[in-house]
Parts: sequence; structure tokens; C-alpha cells
Amino acid sequence: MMVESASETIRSAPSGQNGVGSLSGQADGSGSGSGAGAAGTAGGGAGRDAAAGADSNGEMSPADLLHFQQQQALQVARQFLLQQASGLSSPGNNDSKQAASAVQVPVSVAMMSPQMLTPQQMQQILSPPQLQALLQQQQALMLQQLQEYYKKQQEQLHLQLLTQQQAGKQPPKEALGNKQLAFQQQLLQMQQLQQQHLLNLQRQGLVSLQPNQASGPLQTLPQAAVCPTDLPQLWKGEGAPGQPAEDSVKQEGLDLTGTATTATSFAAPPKVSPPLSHHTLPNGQPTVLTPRRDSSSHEETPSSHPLYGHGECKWPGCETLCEDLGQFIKHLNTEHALDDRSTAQCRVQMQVVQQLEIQLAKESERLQAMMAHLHMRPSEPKPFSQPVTVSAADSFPDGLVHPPTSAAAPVTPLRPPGLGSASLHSGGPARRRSSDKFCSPISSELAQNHEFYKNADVRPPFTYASLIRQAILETPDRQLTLNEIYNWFTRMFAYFRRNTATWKNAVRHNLSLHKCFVRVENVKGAVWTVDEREYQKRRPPKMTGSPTLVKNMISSLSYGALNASYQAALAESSFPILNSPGMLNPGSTSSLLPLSHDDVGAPGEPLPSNGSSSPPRLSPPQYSHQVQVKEEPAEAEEDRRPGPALGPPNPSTAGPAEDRDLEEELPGEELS
DNA sequence: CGATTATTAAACAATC
DNA sequence: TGATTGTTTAATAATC
Repeated sequence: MMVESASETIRSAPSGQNGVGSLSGQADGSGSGSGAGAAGTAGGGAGRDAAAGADSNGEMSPADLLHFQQQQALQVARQFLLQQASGLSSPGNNDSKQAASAVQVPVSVAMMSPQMLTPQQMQQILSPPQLQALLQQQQALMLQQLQEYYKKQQEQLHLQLLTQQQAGKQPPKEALGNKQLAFQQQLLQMQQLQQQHLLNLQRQGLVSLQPNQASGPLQTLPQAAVCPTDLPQLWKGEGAPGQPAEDSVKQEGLDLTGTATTATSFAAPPKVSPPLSHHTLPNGQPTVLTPRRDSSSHEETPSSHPLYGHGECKWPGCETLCEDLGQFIKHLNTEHALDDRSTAQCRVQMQVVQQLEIQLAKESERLQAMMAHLHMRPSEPKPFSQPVTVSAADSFPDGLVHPPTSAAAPVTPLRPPGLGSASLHSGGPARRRSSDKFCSPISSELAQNHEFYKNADVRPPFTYASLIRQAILETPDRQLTLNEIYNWFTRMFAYFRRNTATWKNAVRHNLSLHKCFVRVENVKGAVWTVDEREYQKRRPPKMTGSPTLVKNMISSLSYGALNASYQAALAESSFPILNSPGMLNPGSTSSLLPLSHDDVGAPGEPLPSNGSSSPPRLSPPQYSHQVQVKEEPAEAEEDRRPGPALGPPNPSTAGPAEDRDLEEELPGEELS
């Protein structure tokens, strides 16, 4: 124990190395200690890799942003729990316990002290569906509030318009026309705002929240997470355009800034004191919305009371205004003393809570079903998945954003749906090889949960080696430059959008270390390829002798065989899509899986009988198209032949087999 | 418990 | 010159 804790503390130090230290509250607890210990040597701060750290600085924005927002989502959930808990406990301690026991959500846990929970703990306590449900509710609530808010603003606008008309004594037609136009535009834009916000809420952690947090330290963030009224502020907020993220949003946000400000100015509430102070409140009065002039009081009284807010009593059905807390307490004691009426109201409140909980359960069930539906069949034409992959190059920075996909499947739970609880132990490093093993072929699992990993800051349960291999094999020509590999990582995994120095180093390390990765020189530089034989060789030793080995070998063999045909069949269809320059994505995700049956196999050496490099039989259609459309095809071609690679459908005949078989024939070997 | 593998950190050289 | 790319060594944790 001591050791662990020690290592933990130490570990935090290196995290700072990323400069981004701040946010790297580092929930991930990536290394579960491991390397940290090595920190003993740490003294000198990485001369070169520190430089890499700098680069991480650059990337921090989108990536860390994402991470951060996820945290916020958790925070929201946490608050929700807190409120539920307090809502239950405060009104009447009498029956609250029974009520609590009834719930499916571990309210009991929540009652302990949700605030103390770390995101990880939250993740553990709440199953993803539950969390999701919580978030949904929260969102629904906020939406409601938001809509009311905007409705009010619209009314105000109407009013304003009317008064202007009257006051202005029938301004000339065109003037009026203009005004109306402007007005309509405002309405329109307000609607846009609404939608925008809605979207944001839906994506919850995935997108926006841009402006402020860039500039501000994160302390401000946690609370800012949701309050709808904050939005105008955000928009106004001199929009720190720093973020590369989310073009559309940014853009829209900019548009809106102007109008937003005007709109708000109509509606009065000065930016600093939003009319409604708090989101939340499952229990009660969304009425909070009413813009209060004297926001002064509401500004949290030092020792606030859960039933007191906005200068008024929040006891159900009672909105008595109280100047200060003292007065409120007095009011509470007189008006809501322990009597029949109060207890009855308390009971009602409990029922409300119960109802909510039931609803929550239902919603979470529904969510689960939805997720099951969406994730269980990767082959299905992903409705939304056009995003990303703008072809290797620089795609990554925004990889996380746009996908409408995120809108739909967005915040996804914190655990890959496909996996059991196994893989995630909160910070647990992915080193669990268990999952990496045969039991879950990287490709299929990746395919299944690929959306998840893309958006959730969760460490994928695969080894670096298998990931690298996957990246390489996914490309048409089975070769990638180091940088492209990096990009693949960042594109495919939210997790790898942070701590770049660390994992990039690991990637390089793995490339060098494992024989299965072969570096091929190019005119333009070097690319990395996979020597499948080596790769397969690598695994068996690990589990040598184990009874499972045999089993696995067998299964893998059959799997491989099956897969071969499957792959062959798919080769023609999916590949082109994959490669096709223009469209990219839609295929990418789905095509991804058939591609590599990867890890599964690991049949010792059974497959490629040929020790030598002779191109094995296989090779049916393989890549007739090969097209390295990718852009930056340059290097690809180089390797084998300077000529325009595109043409020859059948490369095999083309060149000197030797070097090429190295990479090209790989697919074959895999298959058979 | 020892061997193996994976991860992380870090130093360093070569190259861009 | 600084950044990137590769190699290598070491410490540590997890697994078998």
C-alpha cells in the first residue's frame, strides 16, 4: 500500500511535465504507478522529450478540452446525485432512508458525499447507463429551463418591438420593415442559439464550452458546466478563438455574439448575474428561472440552506421571500415546523423523488437497449460516422468534434459498451492484457467500440503493439510513417489526445523494440510496416503450455480461415470505400473491422508455413485497387516503384517481389 | 517465485 | 538550432 500511494504521489509529478499539468488532474491514472517509480531517476527532466511535452501543449486544447468536459459531465451527475441525496435527507430524516433504499441508483452512495467522489469513482458507482440517464435528465431539465428562458426573451422582444412601434409613431414603412426584419433575425438567431445549445448539451462533453476555458484556469469551469444562462456570457466572452475545435460551433458562436448580446440586453439580466443561478433541482421548481432583479442576495450566502435560494423559500409550494438566511430560518421554523402538513409535504416530495428515480431507471434501461442496438452490430451501416478521417494528415485536431455522430452517440458512457467492466477499472491501465488477448480481437472490439474510444477518454485495452499494427494494417498499403501512426492514435482514441509525449514515446519505443515492426526506407523518409509472422510469433510464448493455448490456437485457426474468406469477400467492397479519398469515413469505421482479425489469432506459427518470404498462396483479390489515395501517397509508392502506383491493379507482378512481399504479402499470411 | 511481457521514463544519436 | 525520429536502457507492474 505504502508503495502504491507513494508511487501515486510521485506520479503526479511527471504529469506536470506536460505543462498542462493543470488539467491533467490526470484522472486517468494511466500508469497505475508503473513507470512512475522509475521517477526515482527523474531528476533531469527529459531533455528532449520535454520538447515533446511542449508539443503536447499545443494539442492540449482540443484534447484536454474533451477530457475536461467529460469531467464536467461527471460533475453534473455528481451534483445531481448530491441534490437527490440532500433532497431526500433534508426534508425529513424520518422516512428518507426507506425511500433511498428503493432506488436503483446507488443513492446510498450518493448520500455519502457525492462531492467527494472522483470521476472515476462515479464511473464505477454508476453504470454507464445510469450515468447517461442522469445526464439526460439533467439535460432535459436544463433544456426546459433554457426554453423557458428564451421564451421569455422572445416575449420581451415582442414587447420591445411593440413599444418601439408605438413610441416611434409609425416610423416610415421601411424603417418598420427593417425593424421587423431585424427582429425576425433575432428570433431566428435565438432559435439557432437554442438549437446550438441543445446540441451542446447533447454532446455534453464533446464540443463546445470553448471560449472561456481557454483563457481561464479551470477553476471556473466546473460550475460553468451547465447553467444555461451562462451561455450568453460564453458567447459574448470575447470568444477566445483559440480552439481549433468545432468550426461550426465557433463560427456560429461568432455570428451570434452580436445578436446574443443584443438579445440579452433586451432581456435585461446583466451578464454577471444570471437570472437563474443553478441548473439542477430535480426536485423542484424549475421556476427558478424567473429573472430576479435583486440577484444580490442569491449570491450564495455563505452558509446556505438547501431550501433557501434566490432569496426565497424553496419549500415545495412555498415561495416566501426572505431577506436573508436568518429570516429564512425563522420562516422555516414557523411555517414549516414539524407538523402534519409539513410531513405530508415531505412525503409528497419523497414521492416526487421516487418518481424521478423510476423514470431514471426507465430511461437508463432504454439507453441500454439503444446502446446495445447501436454497438452490437458494427457491421450495420453506421448512420452517423462520417467524421474524422480526413485522410491522415492533419485530421486529428478536430477529430473529436464535428461528428454529428457525437451528437447521437456522444457522451457515451464511460465504459465501452461492449466490454464488461473488466477493462476499465477506473484508472486502471490498459495493461490488462487479459482483454488484449485472444479473447477480444482488437479489430473486432475496436470496431465495436470504436465510437466509444473515439470520444471517451478511456484507455483502450490494447497494447501499443497491437494498436500500431492495427493502424498500419488499416491502411491500404500497410505502411505508415511515424507521424501517421500518431495521427491514427489521436484520431481513433480520445485517450491519446492527451499526454502526447508519453504515448508517443511509447509508440516509438514499441516500434523499435518489436521485431514485428519493420522500418522501410523511402526516398521521402521511412515508413513502418508490420511483419505479420513476427507479430504472430510474438504472442504464443507468452501463454505457452497453457491449456488455453491449444484451444485458442484452434479457434483462431478456424477463425482465421473463416476470416480469410470473409476478408476476401470484403476486400473488394470495403477497401475501396476505405481508401477512396473523398468520402472517407463512412466506410472507415465499419470497414475497419473486417480488416484485421488481428489479435485473435496468434496461432503460433502454424499459419505461414513458409519460413521464407515467399508469398503464400492466398492473395485472392486482395487489394486490387490498392490506390493509395490517401494523399501523401508519395511515400507509399516510392517504396516499390517510382511510377504511378495507381495503375496496376495487380502489383504482385510488378516489382521485385522481395522487398514488397515484406509488407504487401502480409495480408496473405494473416489470412491463411 | 521466476520468467515474460507491457508500459513508462529517459538518454542519446541521427536526421530533418 | 530545434524538432522529429529511432534506439536503447532501466524500472516497474501484471501475468503466467
